[in-house]
Amino acid sequence: MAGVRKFDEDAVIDAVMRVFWEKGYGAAAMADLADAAGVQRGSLYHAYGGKEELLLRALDRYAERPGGAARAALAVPDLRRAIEGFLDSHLARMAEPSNPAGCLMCQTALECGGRDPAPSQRVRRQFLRTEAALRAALDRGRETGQLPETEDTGSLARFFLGVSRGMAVLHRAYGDLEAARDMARTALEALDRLMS
Amino acid sequence: MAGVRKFDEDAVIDAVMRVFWEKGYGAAAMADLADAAGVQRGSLYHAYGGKEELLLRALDRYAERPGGAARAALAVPDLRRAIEGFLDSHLARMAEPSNPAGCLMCQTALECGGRDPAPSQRVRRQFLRTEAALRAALDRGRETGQLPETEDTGSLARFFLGVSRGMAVLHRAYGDLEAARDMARTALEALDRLMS
DNA sequence: GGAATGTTTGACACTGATGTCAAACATATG
DNA sequence: CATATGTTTGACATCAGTGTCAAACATTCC
Repeated sequence: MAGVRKFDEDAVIDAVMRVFWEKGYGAAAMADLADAAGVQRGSLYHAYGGKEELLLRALDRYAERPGGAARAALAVPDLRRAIEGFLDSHLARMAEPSNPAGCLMCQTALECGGRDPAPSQRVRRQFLRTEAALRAALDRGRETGQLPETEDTGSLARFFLGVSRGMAVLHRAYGDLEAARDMARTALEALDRLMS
Repeated sequence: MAGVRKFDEDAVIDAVMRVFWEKGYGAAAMADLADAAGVQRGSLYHAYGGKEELLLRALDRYAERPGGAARAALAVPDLRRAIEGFLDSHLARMAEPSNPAGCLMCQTALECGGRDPAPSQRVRRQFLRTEAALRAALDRGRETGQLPETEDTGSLARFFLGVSRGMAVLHRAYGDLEAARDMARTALEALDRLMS
């Protein structure tokens, strides 16, 4: 292999992800992405083909790096702690000052709506993955007697997924964490009442 | 007054609102707005000045017409019915096939993030207004003994606001109402446990 | 060292959107 | 009817963003 790529692909995708996260898909120009990545615009086209492919990679990356923490938290055996960790990981991401406000997945979900099929599908897949992780945790909790047999873990999983999404909206809309924190706390109290 | 406006301002703002709702602020071109409104592009500039002003009017309109139903539901004295009506009014809006998916306020909140101050502020104000209506209903419920004295109605109000926002995200992301319905149902069950 | 391979670079053409304007137009009022 | 007032219309200049390309370049392998 001669003519080897100069830039660090990981760093490029990371920078690109942050720009999409900050400005949104449409408002992020290729020039912005290239600037943030410290790379020539043409190089991005050459290496990735275009903006959509970059978004897809950014989404995958987002699902790994901030997203992985949320799924990891759900692996804890204690159900109450698992859900708390899940919500806290979202709060922690939002509290990190170097991160843009909100959530790349939510923003992409709303912006690309039904229009751009590929990003929409990627986001949907990711939501379903989180839903499944939540449900697995809830199922485990039900099996171990932490949750009554009668509870519908599918509904509950969607509920907590939705709560995390609502938190992201409130964070971006209000610019602070107050409301998101309140929301997480209230949702956890609801879980407590459900478990006891 | 001579040289009187030919078009129905109400119908224009309504059409414009739907385009913003469907495509988002950035992706909606003035040509799209003019087409949908059945008006010349120049007329829109002449009458409203530009795209941002049109968005602000669309947001105000949205706050009135789909938004009014939610606030009206909260006026019901029975707390459980009030919250149920609130969430149902969101579900009804999403179920209406002639409406775009999701929620214009949420989409604008995320897209305009911290960048465009005027639309952001308008959305924030509207969120606060809904929060206040929720809180008023909860306070009334607490005064009439439907809710324990110990409950923090401010947190609960933010919680239900966030739930309605999460529902909108799930609706737009999944393209159907299943998850949003589950979320509403679960949130109501949580309220039931809180009230009893 | 020299060829081969793939990357970087800057320039280019093109498209789509914005915002402005003067002229044409319609209507209410005197 | 004439005038004043404000609206509609289509054309225009301008700008920003996209995507492409050929030439220059760097590196590996023979």
